[in-house]
Amino acid sequence: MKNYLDVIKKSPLFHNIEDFNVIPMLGCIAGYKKSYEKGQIIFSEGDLINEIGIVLKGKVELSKYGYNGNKSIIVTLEAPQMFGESYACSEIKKIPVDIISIEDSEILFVNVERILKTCSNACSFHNKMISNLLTAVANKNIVLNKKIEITSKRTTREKLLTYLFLKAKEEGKKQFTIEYDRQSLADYLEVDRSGLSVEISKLCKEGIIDNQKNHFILKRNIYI
Amino acid sequence: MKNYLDVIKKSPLFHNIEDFNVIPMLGCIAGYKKSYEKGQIIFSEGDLINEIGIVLKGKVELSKYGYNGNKSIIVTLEAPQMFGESYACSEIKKIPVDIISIEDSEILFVNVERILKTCSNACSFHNKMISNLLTAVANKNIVLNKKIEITSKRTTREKLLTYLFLKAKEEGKKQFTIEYDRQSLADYLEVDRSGLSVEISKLCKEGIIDNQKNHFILKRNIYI
DNA sequence: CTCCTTTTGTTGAAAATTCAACATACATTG
DNA sequence: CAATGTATGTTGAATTTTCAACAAAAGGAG
Repeated sequence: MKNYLDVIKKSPLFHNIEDFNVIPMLGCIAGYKKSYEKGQIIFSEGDLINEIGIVLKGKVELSKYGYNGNKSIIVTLEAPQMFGESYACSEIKKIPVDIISIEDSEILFVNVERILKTCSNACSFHNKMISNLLTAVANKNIVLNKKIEITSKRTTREKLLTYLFLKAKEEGKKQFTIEYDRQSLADYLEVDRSGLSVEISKLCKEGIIDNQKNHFILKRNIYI
Repeated sequence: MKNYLDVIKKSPLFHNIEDFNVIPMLGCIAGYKKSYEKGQIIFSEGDLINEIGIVLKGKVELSKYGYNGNKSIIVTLEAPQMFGESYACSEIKKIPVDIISIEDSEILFVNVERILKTCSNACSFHNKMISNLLTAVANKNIVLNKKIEITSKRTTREKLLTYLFLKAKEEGKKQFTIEYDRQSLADYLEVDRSGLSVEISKLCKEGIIDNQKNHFILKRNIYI
């Protein structure tokens, strides 16, 4: 079985851990690999998890059933992304989603308690991994906070302007290119695509923004 | 100056740390107290923070200005709640909010790097605090995820049903009391209060739920 | 360049939300 | 228990979103 060291090194959990420390580290935290066939269930909704999964090969899908029994796909992950960290680290270890391998996949599992318990040999990279884990969870936190700030606005126009305003602030300029096409932006803002197009046109006509495809310019009435 | 040990002990960061360890712990992580008068600014938007603030006395307000220059209050915190942890722990240390003392307050600051760097005397409670911090950030993550799952639905009815469905699942029963009054629930769901009342009435008439004030019963068509 | 596909913009009708105003129920207190 | 204030329910009008269908533009392949 391939050891996937190259992939593991790219995972946020192993960020800034020197190559030659990765193998000892894995031993130290008792990480283990597991293979899943296409369609195989990795975790079912309601499972209690103490382990973080890192996708080494293949693809996994997080999905969930709503009150009406409809399944919705939340996200698809590939190497070297990880899943389960929020739940494994929280007090509520019950995961609220199904996690399914949608391709033949290899997953690396690492136990959170083993990460947190500094090992007997007090390895320096152990502390680095704890800090990486905390950073990863905190980063996600910020992403979610931002999304809530934007989508909690009531109209398409307000959502869009809030999004553009925050983007401009991040970039530090009133002119920037976004990473979404129209449909993805509509999905992110939780609005209708055609309604979004209408709103962008309006803002352009009103002279508040300029827009060419993914490139936006904030012209006035926006306080950065 | 009061030492506020009783408050500190209640903070999530000091959860399960024995009383007699709190003082040594504070020394170990170089925690320090600071007083703020009513109206005084604790952090301004854009400040880089490396410290978590724990409210020991008084009240602090997190607020922010939108694209239109309007100020909106995000949350008010009192003892023993903490703030800044997501930013102090993340890669983006710039806080996006103003944090203001709205009463005469006392704040305990602890440096995240000092928490993460296991101290020379390798105190056992140090590890506990790291784990507490991680748990706190991960818990918030779950709260935010849930809120997004609910508010990303497009109609008041879907938001409400998703909320009730998740609540029922958490409680493990189809009958439960919620912690919100109508206005707070509307705020949480990001919908209009009167529209929410209309929807609750409809669902009752349709025989899908029963409701008396804060008490809800899911009757059918809800898959838990 | 042309054909074909994908993305984006536009339109109008239907559905849903918001808003303001008022009615009713509930709770508190003097 | 009357009076007052707060919370909740109801209504209709105005605004906004969604939805479906189509038009226009952009991009790629041959």
